[in-house]
Amino acid sequence: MMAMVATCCTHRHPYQPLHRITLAHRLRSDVPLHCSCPSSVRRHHPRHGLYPSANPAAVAASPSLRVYATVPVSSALSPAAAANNNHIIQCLCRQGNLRQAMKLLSLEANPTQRTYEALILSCARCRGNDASSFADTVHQRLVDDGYDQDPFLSTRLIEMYAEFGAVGDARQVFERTREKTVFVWNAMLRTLALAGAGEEALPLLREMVASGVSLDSFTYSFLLKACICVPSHFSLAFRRIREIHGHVFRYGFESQVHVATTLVDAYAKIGQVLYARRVFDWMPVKNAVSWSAMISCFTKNERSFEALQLFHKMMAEDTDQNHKSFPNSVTMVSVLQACGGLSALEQGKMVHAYILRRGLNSVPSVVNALIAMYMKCGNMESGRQMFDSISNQRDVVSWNSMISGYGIHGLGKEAIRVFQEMISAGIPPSPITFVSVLGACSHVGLVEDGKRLFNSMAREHGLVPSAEHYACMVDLLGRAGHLEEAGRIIEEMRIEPGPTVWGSLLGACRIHGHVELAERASSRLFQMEPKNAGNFVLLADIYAGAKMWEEVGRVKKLLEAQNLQKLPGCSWIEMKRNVYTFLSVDEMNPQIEQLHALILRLVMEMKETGYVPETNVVLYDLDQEEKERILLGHSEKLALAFGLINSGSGEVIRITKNLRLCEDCHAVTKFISKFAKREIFVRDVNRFHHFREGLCSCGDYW
DNA sequence: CTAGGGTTAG
Repeated sequence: MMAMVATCCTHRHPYQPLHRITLAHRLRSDVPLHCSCPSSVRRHHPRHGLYPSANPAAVAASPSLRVYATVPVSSALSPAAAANNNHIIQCLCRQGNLRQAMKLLSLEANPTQRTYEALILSCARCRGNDASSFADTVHQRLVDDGYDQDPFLSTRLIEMYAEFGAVGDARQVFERTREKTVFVWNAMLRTLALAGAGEEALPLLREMVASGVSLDSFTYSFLLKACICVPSHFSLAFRRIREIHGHVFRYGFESQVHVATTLVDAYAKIGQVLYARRVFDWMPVKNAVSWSAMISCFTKNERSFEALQLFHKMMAEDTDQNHKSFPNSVTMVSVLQACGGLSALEQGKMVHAYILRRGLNSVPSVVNALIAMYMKCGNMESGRQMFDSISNQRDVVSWNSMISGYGIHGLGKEAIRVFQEMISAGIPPSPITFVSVLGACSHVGLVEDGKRLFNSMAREHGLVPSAEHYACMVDLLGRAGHLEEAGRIIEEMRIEPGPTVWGSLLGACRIHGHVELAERASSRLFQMEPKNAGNFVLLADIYAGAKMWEEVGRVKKLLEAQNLQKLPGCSWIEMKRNVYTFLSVDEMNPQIEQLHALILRLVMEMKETGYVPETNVVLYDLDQEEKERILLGHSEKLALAFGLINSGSGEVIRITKNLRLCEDCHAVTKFISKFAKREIFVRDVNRFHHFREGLCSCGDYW
């Protein structure tokens, strides 16, 4: 017997009952819209109802809604058809034919609540310039017809204005609605969260409580969203989230999956990993979304290792009783990010295999994440292969991933070529495209190309350069030694140079040992980011390079006075499908003596060929021997020694580091690549270093 | 009638 599959009579795909379609589905143009077949078909064609899709003849013979919807407006106006006008307007709206629907509305005497709902939804979905004028017309007409006190339609209107980002209009509707149901309140809160007006959410909540409406789980979700949409004040957001968390707990909403997941995400977004973890661990019921939220919390907070650990735990839970915890495409995107973050190619390949097994390999976001993962793991061939395999469905993210991927490998010309190919393919570049391509130029000193691309932003692509783009230019020029020109760019900027811009300049000063300019840049940076230890360390680094030890001490006192800590150096290496972590000066490591011995032996050999340790990168005013000892403890050297000991002689070694690779480690790794005949990939925060036969792919320019 | 996680850069 053929399976009975209910299909939509208009579109002939399996339908979703109307009440299951969320607003998000309705508003997203890429999601096929399902017409409300069960209700409308039953109502208007009682004899037909649902039919099995297995019978094509029946499908073809059956009247479809499209027949109604394409009735020309003039004939729809005949008295016989007039009764159907409401239905026709609704159909036109569902088909996105708002213009026709509006025409009919002007002639229809009695639009119903359902008709207004359809019109509002259609306006919200419409992306054209007409949308807001249509919206105003609908709104006005609705008021004239006395529907403005209908809380259901008020909710819809508020949601529509939220979609336009028109908080004021939403607020007006909200204020004028006398009977404020919990839906009305929630819609208003959601609007504030969406518009980034989180500040107004708490006062609104107080009003809501005062009005006597009882809060529901949706209220808490929107409230939490509102708290994290004000990015500048993490500590304030933290206090607020904890306060809301307290309420959630007190009123027993913590056990609700949606609320708890939003809490996890809220803590994640402000960097409070421990709090997120605590909520997650206490969740009585977890599903794929909660797991994904926690995994992405780890990746987003530079704790990819824990993200992978959690993913493995998630798969272990993936049993018959727990089928709701199946990893899905969103999970995979975060997991792939984690693999990329650690340059864990073997892990990445395993995840890729899992993706194929689960049939998630055709989801665009997953493919894009795969491209980025392979590029970040140093496997450009596989990245390119993935990119080529979607030649018909590349979006701006796919292109950006390739461009930045080539960039971090130091293949600037290749990155520019891909960029041009993208333009020829008619894909409009995004601001991120330019950050990527300018970054690619910067890595290899393609100054002229970079300037040309920067100028083309506004001229050819209608994009206004942001502070990030200026920072790219300052980096490009500064690195290449054009410090004065970099400084001029900052002076001539039309927008306020943010910390990224000054940071780039400071970085350039470090490379070229420009103390005076560094002092200027850092004083601006200290004002803007008083708590960013990295800036202080960079300045101290520059002083150390100039052997100005008193100044080094002064900067370090500044750090200590504020109780700020230098971000500890940390390296990862993947060996036999395991990821190992090394910290700088890693006394706890069980193999530490063996590792030190190996490094020491290699360094001795190197000294015979003329190597001199780069002790200037050590920020302590110690004697030479002590400095050299500190250099030996750098995390990347430990990881490298571990890799040499624990792998076969021909194997490629891949290491990732959380900071910039230091000069000494760079020199040592070059030597080892030749001496031990090893190919060694090291990815630092900025880019790849591919060591082979005593040379590095960066050409010592990094 | 409403809700939760994700893709590129720095």
